[in-house]
Amino acid sequence: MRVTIADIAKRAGVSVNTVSRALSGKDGVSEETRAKIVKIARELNYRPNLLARGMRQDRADFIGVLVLDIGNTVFSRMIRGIENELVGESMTIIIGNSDENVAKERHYLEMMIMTNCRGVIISHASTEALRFLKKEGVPFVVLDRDTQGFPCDQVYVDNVSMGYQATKHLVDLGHRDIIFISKQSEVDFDHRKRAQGYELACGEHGLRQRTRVYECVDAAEAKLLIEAIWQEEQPTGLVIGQHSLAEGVLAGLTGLGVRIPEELSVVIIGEPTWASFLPWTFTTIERPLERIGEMAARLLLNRTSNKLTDDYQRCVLESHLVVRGSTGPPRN
Amino acid sequence: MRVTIADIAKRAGVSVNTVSRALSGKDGVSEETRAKIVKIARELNYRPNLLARGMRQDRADFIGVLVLDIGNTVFSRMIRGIENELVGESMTIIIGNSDENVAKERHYLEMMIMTNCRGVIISHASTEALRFLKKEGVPFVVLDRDTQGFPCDQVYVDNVSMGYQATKHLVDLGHRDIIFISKQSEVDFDHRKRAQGYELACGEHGLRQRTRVYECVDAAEAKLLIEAIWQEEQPTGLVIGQHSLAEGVLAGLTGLGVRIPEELSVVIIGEPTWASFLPWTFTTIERPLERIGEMAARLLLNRTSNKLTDDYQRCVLESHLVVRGSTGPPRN
DNA sequence: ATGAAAGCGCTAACAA
DNA sequence: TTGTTAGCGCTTTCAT
Repeated sequence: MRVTIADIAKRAGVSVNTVSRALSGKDGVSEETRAKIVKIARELNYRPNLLARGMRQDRADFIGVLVLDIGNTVFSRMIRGIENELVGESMTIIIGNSDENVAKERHYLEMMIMTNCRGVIISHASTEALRFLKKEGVPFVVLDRDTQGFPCDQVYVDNVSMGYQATKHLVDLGHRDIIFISKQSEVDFDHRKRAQGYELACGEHGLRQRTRVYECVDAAEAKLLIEAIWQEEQPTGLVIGQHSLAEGVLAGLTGLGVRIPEELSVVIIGEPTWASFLPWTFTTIERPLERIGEMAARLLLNRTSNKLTDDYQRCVLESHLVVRGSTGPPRN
Repeated sequence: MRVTIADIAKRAGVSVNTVSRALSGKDGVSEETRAKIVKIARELNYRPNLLARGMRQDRADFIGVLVLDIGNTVFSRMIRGIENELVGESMTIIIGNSDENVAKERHYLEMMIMTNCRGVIISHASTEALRFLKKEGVPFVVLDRDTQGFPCDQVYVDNVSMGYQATKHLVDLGHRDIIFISKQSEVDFDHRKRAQGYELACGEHGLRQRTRVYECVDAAEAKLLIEAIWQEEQPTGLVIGQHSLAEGVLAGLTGLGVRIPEELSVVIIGEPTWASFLPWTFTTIERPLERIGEMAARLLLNRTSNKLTDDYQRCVLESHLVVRGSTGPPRN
């Protein structure tokens, strides 16, 4: 059997109460008894039972983290940030993976509630999840997503700015004919915002009539799309709104024999790991992923400690332009 | 306050015991009372308190997962596999990130023990961690690592085979002058094994005197290394033992203007996400990462349910060769 | 400064 | 089949 405070109490000749107070750093214990107790605890290799403590206090030092796809670098880097912030607080992270599946998402939320966790950091698959958390009174922070009016704590990156920065970079290089390839999605407004940023930059530079946003659902469709587009028109600049689409677009461009950046400058919004070092490197707009995770953890800790109610915290981080080899002046 | 079985008992006019039995599917409850209780539980939106249950049963449905770097795709994909296997078992995953830091590793192990978790799946930073787990009597499975004689459950990929397959592929293409760039590490025997596989393949084909293994610690050093090597000699084939080194090696080769695969065929051992679709694609030897995670979870469940003691389970998975554009016949 | 005792929600042993 | 009761390990009143 594991060592309990009762064992320590017996050995020290004091009550369990005293042991509890001594070990949890409360006062009301003389320094000498505390020292004695701490010493014995160490000797016996005592480890507190987090379940017992959590039950008694009606809340455990657990934080739930629920993401759309744990296998995706974007999320795992954010989780890294969360972990980095929480490790010092002795919080235990409970992980959930929704796979963008509403039923799985709900399953994990139930689990997290059942463990009496302090709060949840979530990249939600459905707004229903957020409503549920609010209804259940679980503190939560939304990760990397502007909830579009749903009032809650949230950390995200300014998507309009991402689209804007990408486009502005091309404009500054002299491009006047720039298209945007966007991911189609009903639930996710982020892509729309990136496209808005693109339109904004175009508008500011008198390119309104040369503004085209194309939509597709995945990389495979993106490949067909760029092939079709190139048939019709040959812009000098291209902004890809989502790095997961990039692979299809690039495959298409390669097939067409389009040279980058000589014939076409390309900016990718997102963080493809391969962008940085390949012979053919890409200019990107990147999010500070670890930072997003850290901030989300911080906001959650704020909320759980301060018991705030309606004054939601919103943290908007900036993306940054990383210029590499896929952009240059327009052809001729 | 949350709904407890006492609330349900009162409402149903039965004892807490009956409620407990009814809800946990034990027999000794008539079907009609069970139905009534289940109905009430649902109405009241009852959720069992996992902490209370865990404490009473002296073990909770938690599984600890401790990896070297949660932000790394390799680990997050394995975690994805673990999650996939455990979600059906209603296990809760507690995540830990050691950053290859022994102190952090120990910290998380302590945490996991304190939550009475069922067992741990670990990619360890130190053998000390394994000794600790064994000493504490915590069931565990080592993830993606041959523990080199340390007796425990483990899932890993045959590293010798990885090196062998990579080299054999080049030999089959006609290469007779192949070098190997390896990652230097005292704790990790995997790299050494990959190099052994390389040597084995060379030996089998009479290339023993043309066998050279170069070592470096990271990508930056790898870049310098390949530059120095190319100064001295120009092999026709190159095996990169670790995909994280590839970025440096490729940067170096690009700088030197070496054409791939015309002048040099390259095989990368590992799973760089960018390998598959870029204009310049790479032949790789890949591990079934999700599968590794799934198997590890499965082994752990086996162990925790069967209470085996010394007959350790070892699961060796096969890597596979993915031929892409970076390999071809040797020059001239 | 310290101790006694209650109780968090649940399960399991024992009774009825 | 169902109820009573003890107790998991801890924290927290309330006494002393």
